[in-house]
Amino acid sequence: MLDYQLDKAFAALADPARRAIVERLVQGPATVSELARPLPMSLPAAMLHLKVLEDCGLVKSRKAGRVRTCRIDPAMLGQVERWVAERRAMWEQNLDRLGAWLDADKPEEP
Amino acid sequence: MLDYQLDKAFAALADPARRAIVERLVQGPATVSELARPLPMSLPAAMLHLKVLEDCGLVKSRKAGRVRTCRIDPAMLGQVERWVAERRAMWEQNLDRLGAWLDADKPEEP
DNA sequence: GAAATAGTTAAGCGATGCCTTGACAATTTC
DNA sequence: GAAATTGTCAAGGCATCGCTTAACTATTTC
Repeated sequence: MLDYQLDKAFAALADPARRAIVERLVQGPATVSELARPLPMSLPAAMLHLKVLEDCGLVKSRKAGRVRTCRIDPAMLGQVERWVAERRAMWEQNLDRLGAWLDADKPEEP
Repeated sequence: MLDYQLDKAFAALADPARRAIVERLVQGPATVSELARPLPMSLPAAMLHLKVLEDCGLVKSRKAGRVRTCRIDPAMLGQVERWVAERRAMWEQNLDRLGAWLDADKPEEP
């Protein structure tokens, strides 16, 4: 995966309005107005957030008639999850090595 | 946990330089200069990134003499991981419900 | 104690982010 | 076909971000 997509995905999730949209969409698809209604801002502002989410691949949408229906694309959510999970795993592995080194009487590593 | 901390953590991870710092720190502690050296920017710029990481709680540091040593604080990494994992779980649960509804001949829900 | 090392602070600048209002387009509904 | 609904585009304003250079402090080292 391209790194700048991860940039965009993290940046997208950094905004509470956009996390609220995601929070709504994991429950199932919704229209633009449905997503915008609970947000404390104008409809065009909400659409910008939606565009950010779509640009980074977290959300897909299709227009039918005058109504645009949005849904989560779980792939990118998985990428983000994996990046964080992997780093936490690395950190724990490093902690294990440290523990082993402290337990034994100084094997190998100085 | 406070939401604005999650804002800050996601925003922190949105920058490749800051992810590079995290990537280095999950391998173990490092000094400011060690963290800054591989980055394509001045030392003050790198310190700003470090400050962002520290402000959101992803990194802790202590100064001994003239040298500041930085390390990961896994708690916040865990918070971020959990937020994403939970949302993905919700999405899958919703998908399961949809599947069940399609399989059966329309129980309960309209 | 003079010089090198490690980190910090400050000023400044261009780019980006978030939101608003107002105007407009496309589709349904009556 | 007139009116209401749903979504979009555009211009502009203000704040924040990311980086630079220059100057400065604190600690070691020789």
